[in-house]
Amino acid sequence: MAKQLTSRSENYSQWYNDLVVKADLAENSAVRGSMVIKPYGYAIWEKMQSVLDTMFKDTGHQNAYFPLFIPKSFFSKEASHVEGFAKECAVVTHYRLKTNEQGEIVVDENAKLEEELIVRPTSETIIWDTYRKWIQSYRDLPVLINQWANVVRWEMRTRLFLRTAEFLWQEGHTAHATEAEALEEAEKMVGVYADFAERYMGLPVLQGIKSPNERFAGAIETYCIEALMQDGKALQAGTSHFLGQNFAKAFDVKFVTRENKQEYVWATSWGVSTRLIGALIMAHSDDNGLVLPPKIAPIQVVIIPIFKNEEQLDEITKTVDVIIDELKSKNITVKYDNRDTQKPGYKFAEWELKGVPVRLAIGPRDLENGTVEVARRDTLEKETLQITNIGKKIENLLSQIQDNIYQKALSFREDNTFNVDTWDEFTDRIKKGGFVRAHWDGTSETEKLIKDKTKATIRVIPMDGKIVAGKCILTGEPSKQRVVFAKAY
RNA sequence: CGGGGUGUGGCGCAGUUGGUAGCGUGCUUGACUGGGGGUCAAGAGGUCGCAAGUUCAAGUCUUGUCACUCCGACCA
Repeated sequence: MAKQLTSRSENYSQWYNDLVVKADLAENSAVRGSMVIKPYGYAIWEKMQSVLDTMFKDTGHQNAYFPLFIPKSFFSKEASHVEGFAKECAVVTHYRLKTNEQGEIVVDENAKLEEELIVRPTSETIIWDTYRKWIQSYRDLPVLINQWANVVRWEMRTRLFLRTAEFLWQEGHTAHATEAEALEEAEKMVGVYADFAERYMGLPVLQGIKSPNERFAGAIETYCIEALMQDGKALQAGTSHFLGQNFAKAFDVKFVTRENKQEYVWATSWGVSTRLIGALIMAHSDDNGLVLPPKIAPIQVVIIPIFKNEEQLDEITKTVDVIIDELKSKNITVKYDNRDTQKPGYKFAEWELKGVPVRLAIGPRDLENGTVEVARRDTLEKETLQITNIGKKIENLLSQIQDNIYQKALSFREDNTFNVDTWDEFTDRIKKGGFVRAHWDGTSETEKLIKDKTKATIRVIPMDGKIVAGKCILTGEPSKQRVVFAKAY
């Protein structure tokens, strides 16, 4: 029919775009590269936000807010940071418009800013400029702050959720007295991200560090979580940076130690963005639409009444009200879709497309039998259950679904992770997609060369597991351990 | 920045050698229908991206211009 999605096998990226639009998550806006996040898509983001926000607060962080605009001069203070972001900055040069002789609205040239303002692509600079005022003594440390914000990176090619010119994210910025403490913080937060991805999003991730080529502009070490999408490409889902004293030195943020010595402050920053929604879609969804893990789904259960007239609907609603109360008492979010403007078949398809984990259908037949039809989105299986004790049954089902979604993604990743030891094997494997674990001599030149030849990059250098030495697949030079290569989004 | 493509009802598209704009879907109303995207009927909705030009006549031809989009280099 008209609402049919493009299938994944037919055209994966078309499938993704169709899905985002048809599931009512987002659409392109009048502004190039910037999307409108629609209510249903935004509800998913709010769900993620609320879980993450709690996790941040549980690890001792507080929220604050810093300006959207950053004076241009701030950027030039940290050399590698400017270099990394200079090519994608939106710049504000004027502060006023006027009407010209032709009656057109134009920029008022007399309203030129003394110093241009950069629309933040990330907030390290403005935040560290502020931290200078906040930090004098070791007693002021650590500073553990997070901000929920929008940022702008003027990307050349954009895709809904995966890469947009403006996106929503959170950025944590912390200041510490010692290197060890900052390192611990950076590692802790990538752990929080991994935990969130796996336990809530049902998304298995590899955890580790980035190679120097892939490191954040201005960081000493970048920790990341990396996920595998259904088309065999990797997606960076979150990063946490150990910034050393780079920003403290650039912005002159010093503190006095217990021993009354002046020292530079140690820093971290970490973030995840609305890109996570892209990850969620590409990891779990199918040709029928979105598949949402219950813990992230804005609506966990949808109830669809089957009725011919208003009397019948009223009868059904009496039973449904009881079910709703029972579900709500177990903190299950439920939607009763009693619209009489759409037919049941339409609703089934619509909620399936939107990935609601569990659907209950209840009609006259069920009223007679004291039953309800229960359909799960992940497997598309249906069964008819007695209404008795339905809350408990649904609660169990939701947790089964959460688990199943994760296990499915995990076995997909395992089936698509390969150890290779020769160059031929490597190039062949990379073409087919998946995570390819191979030895690398540790040099940027080799990594660059591999990227030029195959488009694959080092996604992550794993931190866990056994470290076994070997020989670089390209140069044959000694390698300390296998690293994970893939083509990435 | 380099190379392609597209601008026509809300959305997706067609429109022949120039002759006064049509299809699908969506929308509105009504009836029948209602356990997997219903059927029938009647309607509403378009300065054909913008600006010049050629012509008796331009969605169609010419020139200019703007926007979007796809493929590469860059990227969470």
